[in-house]
This record gives sequence, C-alpha cells and structure tokens, in this order.
Amino acid sequence: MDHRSAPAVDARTRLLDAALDLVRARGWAATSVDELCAAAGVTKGSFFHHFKTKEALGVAAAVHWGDVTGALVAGAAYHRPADPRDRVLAYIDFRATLLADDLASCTCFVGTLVQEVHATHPALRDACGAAIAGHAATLEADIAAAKAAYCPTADWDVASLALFTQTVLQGAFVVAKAAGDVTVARGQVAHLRRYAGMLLGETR
Amino acid sequence: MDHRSAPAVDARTRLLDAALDLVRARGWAATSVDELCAAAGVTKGSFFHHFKTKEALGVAAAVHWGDVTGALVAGAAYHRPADPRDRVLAYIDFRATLLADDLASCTCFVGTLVQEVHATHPALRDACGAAIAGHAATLEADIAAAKAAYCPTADWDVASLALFTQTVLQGAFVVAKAAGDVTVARGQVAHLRRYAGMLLGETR
DNA sequence: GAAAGCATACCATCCAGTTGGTATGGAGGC
DNA sequence: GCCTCCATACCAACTGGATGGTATGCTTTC
Repeated sequence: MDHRSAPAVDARTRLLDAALDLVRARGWAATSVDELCAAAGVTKGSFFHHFKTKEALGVAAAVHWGDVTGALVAGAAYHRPADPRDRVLAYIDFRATLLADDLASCTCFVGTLVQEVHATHPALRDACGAAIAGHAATLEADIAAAKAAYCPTADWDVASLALFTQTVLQGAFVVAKAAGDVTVARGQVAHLRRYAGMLLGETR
Repeated sequence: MDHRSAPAVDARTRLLDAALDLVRARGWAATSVDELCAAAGVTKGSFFHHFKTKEALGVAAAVHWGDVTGALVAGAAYHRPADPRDRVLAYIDFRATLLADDLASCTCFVGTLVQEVHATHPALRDACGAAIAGHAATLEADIAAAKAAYCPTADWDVASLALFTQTVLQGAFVVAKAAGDVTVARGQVAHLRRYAGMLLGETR
C-alpha cells in the first residue's frame, strides 16, 4: 500500500511465470537460471532461496502450469451445454479458439518440457506426466456420460479417448512449430473435432 | 581390410547417427559436442572439420533423419496392397509396429528437436519442418487415390489428413514420454487408425 | 605433394550452485 | 509500549567445472 515498488505478486510466482514463458520459447536446457531471474526481476540469491535447484523450479512450474490451465478450463464457458456430448465437443472447440496467439504463448509448457527431459530428469517427467494426466482426467466424466447416452456398446475406451484429445493437441503444437504457423494447429484440431463427433454418434 | 579398427562408416555418418540417438534421449541443448564425439568415437577436431558449428550438425542430422526414415518407409511391406485405402491403413499399422522398442529409439528426432529450437534456431526449425512435411507428402498420393475411390465428395483436405498422421504420431510420442510407457503411444495410434478407416469409408 | 581427414591442446565464456550477508516483520518477554 | 530474537525474503559477488569453438600439426589418400 505504501510502496509502489512492492511487486504485485511475490518473487516465487514471478519466477514460475517467467519459466512458463521462457521454457516454452527456448526450451529447458537453453533457459539459464540467470535469464529466469532477469525475466522475473529477481536476483540469483532469491532464486535459490525459493528453489533448491533449477530442477526443483521445473517441478514447481509444472504444478503451476496445471493450476493455471486448470483454472482457465474450469472458468471457460464450454461447461454450459446440458448434453455431455455437447460439452466434449465444446471443449475441443474451446481449445481451438486458444490457438489464436503466437506459438510460444499458446503451446503447452509440460509437453515441451517432458519431450526434452523425459529420460534424464525423472522428477520433471513425473510432474509433467501428472499435469497431462490430470488435464485428461477432467474430460473423462463428460466422455463417459456421452458414451453411455449415445454409443454405450462402442469398443473404445473412455480414458483413451480423453488422452487422445491431449495427444492431438500436443502433436498439433509440434507440427505447427515445424511449420512456423499456428493456423496449421487449428486445421489439425479440426480432425480431432470430427473424430470425436463421429465416435459419439453426432449426426452432422 | 587390414585394420579392424577401421570404422565401418565414416566419421561424419557416425556423428550424425550419434546425434539421432543422443538428442532423442537428452534433447538438443543438453547434448554437448563432447558427448557427440565420444559416442561417435571421434575427436573434437574431427567434429569441427565436418561441421562448421553444432547447429550445422543439427541441420545435417535432420536431413539424415529424413533419409533414414524415408528409406525405412520406402522399404516397408505396406506398399504391397493394391487398394490405395489399404495402403494408407497399412502405413498406420506399420507405424504402430515401430512402437515396440524403448521410447528413445522409436520417437521422432525432428519432432523432439523442433519443439526445442523452433523459436531460437530458424535454420534447424526449417530443416525439421522440411523433414516432417516431406514425410507427410509421401502419403498424399495414396490418400488422394483412396478419397477419389471411396469418398470423392468428402469435405476434408488430403494434405491436411496426411499431416494429421504425423500430428497424432508426434503427440503420441509426447504423451508416451510423459507416461514413461510406449504402450500408451500404441493405444493413441489406434485412434488414428480408426479415424482414417472411418474417413475413407472402411466398413469394419 | 597437396588436400582431406583426423588428433591434441587450448581458450573465452557461460553455467548452476555457493557464500556470506542485509532488510523486514512478527512473536514473545518484560 | 518497547526491545530482543529469529525466521523469511532477498541480494551481490564469487567459484569450479563444463561448453562451443579455435589453432595447429600429423597422417592417410589420391
């Protein structure tokens, strides 16, 4: 209240937010602790006060990412439809609308991170795995309800389809990065939308 | 002939092969030139004799990856079916069979690489983009022929579906890495197989 | 004998992490 | 109310090792 210089959020959160941005843009190993500190407006001593190692920051950032995206999805309008199938399809449409900005800001932090560290940093990999699995899990109830209502005897697995939404999104980010063009990702998510509609018996 | 120590392949190729393995396991930035040299059984002087910079090796490795995978696919049995739709579906089945080994050896070099460097190393990104686009392009003829034969009026784009096969594979690698389990990838590719069958009018 | 291929020794820079310290604010004794 | 104690938050300067890259010379091949 008295100090204008008092930061809006604490140093720890600023470091985590900086990690989300910088790692998505540069990758994990190429993002130095010094760069993270500079981006967060924090000194190195402060960094290692809040996080024992760089890897510990990565784990915390993966959890932070789960919180941020979880809140984004929970607050989105796609939950409105009364029909579970409509909610599933609205989720996919919602994810497509998020593909508007530049690549670095719309791609998935844990997806980029785990691709790089899966074999070398087990703690980081597990944190990323938990974030992705947790996100997919939020879809399962709607998918299960839609399946029960429209195609109860279909031979596909609910959890597998929930994960498939994340698979296509992660893949879409990779091919969009390779093409250097976000619109590529939207075209790929359209296939996911069509597939989900077909599986759930949507009649056009 | 006289020397057992004489390498079977030249130093340049050994460096490229080492790059495919190490970068897929550790990521680009975390793979040092020294490690590449050690894995290839080559000294640093030799490395910089063949490649001006580490980035130049990366570009060459992306091209090398395109050659290796191109030859693998071209030599595979999936081209046998006379029907173009069967060839498309056989390609997907073929890719699924490749998911047998451990993650580091069955994942995509250019996919991992581009995810990490897309914003910081334009030359690497373009080389990876060309490799992915080139691979997708080899599918277009079969997909176009299958579409003409079985669903000529469908509203999806041939090139977009060809790319979607790569999208799902790339995404499957990411979620499998996050789960630490290759079998996850096979389950995800099964969705791709089902989708392609549905789009191309396969009747079970 | 010239050039390509390869090896050794070396360098400037950057990296994660450490050291040793200051500022702040709340708890508890008196 | 005031002072001491102490934990938390933060900071500047430093370190040992690793990193990409270079300089230079040897050796095999054509």
